[in-house]
Amino acid sequence: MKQLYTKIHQDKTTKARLGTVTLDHGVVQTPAFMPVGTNGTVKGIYHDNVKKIGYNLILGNTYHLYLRPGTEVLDSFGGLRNFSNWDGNILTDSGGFQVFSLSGLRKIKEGGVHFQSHIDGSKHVFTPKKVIDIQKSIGSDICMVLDVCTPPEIPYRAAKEAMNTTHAWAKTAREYGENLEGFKGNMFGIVQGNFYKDLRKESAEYISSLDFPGIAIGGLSVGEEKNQFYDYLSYTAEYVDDKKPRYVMGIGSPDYILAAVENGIDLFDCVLATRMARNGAVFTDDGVVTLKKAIHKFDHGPIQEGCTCTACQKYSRAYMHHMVKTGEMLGGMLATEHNLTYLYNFMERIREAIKEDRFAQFKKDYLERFYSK
RNA sequence: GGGGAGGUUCCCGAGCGGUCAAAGGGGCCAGACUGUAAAUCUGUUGGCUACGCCUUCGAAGGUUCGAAUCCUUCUCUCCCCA
Repeated sequence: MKQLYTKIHQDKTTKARLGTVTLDHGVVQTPAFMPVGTNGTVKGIYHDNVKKIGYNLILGNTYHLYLRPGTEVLDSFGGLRNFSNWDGNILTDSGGFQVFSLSGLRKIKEGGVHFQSHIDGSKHVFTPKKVIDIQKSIGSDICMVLDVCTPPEIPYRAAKEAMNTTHAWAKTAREYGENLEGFKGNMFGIVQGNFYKDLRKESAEYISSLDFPGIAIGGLSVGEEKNQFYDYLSYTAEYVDDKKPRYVMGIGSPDYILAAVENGIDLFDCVLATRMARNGAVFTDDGVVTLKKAIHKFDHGPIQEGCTCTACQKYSRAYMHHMVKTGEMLGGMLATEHNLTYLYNFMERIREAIKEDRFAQFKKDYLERFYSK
């Protein structure tokens, strides 16, 4: 098995680390944020522009792409990269998150998850092996193992059962992928364990023992309190193999990203930036700005001074306000480009800070300003 | 000039004697959004010395225990005919 992760520099005062993840379609500088493109498109922005910003690893989703357009279409195009005209790397989530988000439409059985399609109600079974097959059709560079993502405040027994199922499926998928002909994806295992420390530790150790090319921490940022997130993030990260790329699934606000980086996490993805953008909210160094507010009506300035995105280069806050208020598509598109540009630059600043051993100070200064208003 | 329809809280628009500060939609304002069933969702939207009171349904009078709802006059808008 080839080593995906190369460490370039270890921050002196925190666990933050600078490195690269080498994949078939380009090298990813880490820590890195990955935009989410569930349906084969990062919503509201051209793939070309995602690439132009600097991203070369984005997400797709197994559950959604399996339902539409389906593996036959993907196979006929030779994978999602051709189909969607994206030449960078793709990581696909397994459908494990849909176990959580579509909990009313599925049943977990021993062999896999029985989903009722949210589109037409038709029934589909996702097994750990089938999910790998689908991701093979998608042509993912990083494939996630099918897991059982659970919400906070479930009983210990339920949490343990979900974890055990996740573990069994991880083992099955690992062995299956190892022998699957023509399978080039790098498979990542996912740590679960809900909000129980002994389970988290057990899960991190078990998943690490399966020797996946990379390891993800799942089941966080599912509605728990901030402090609980921080607590379980740092606790879990302790037990995850540090020779591999480490990925915390589903986080994307600057404070969560900083916390993840501080704990030695290399990758994270999130819909927050793109979704907030479509809802008219944008990231700035001074916090989140809600563009629909009337205070921007006459504001000739850019969203963020110095930002290189189209919105900041060519338009005023007043115009963005107008786009959002009138519900014009362009508003969401420009805001999406802004948020993704902002996060990309944010990650560059983080990497720079790690390189110069001043990550802790950077985090402190950044958050102080971000939450000052 | 003759005939008809109508003026409702920021806008459109329901209500046609009490359960109406008045449905619904829009707008406005506020909040949420974290491995995307989300370019979505939620809340608020007359005033106050607030579990009660005051003002409000074109205007002024009137009927009634009680009116946005009924009657009279006035006024304005729209449509048709001359």
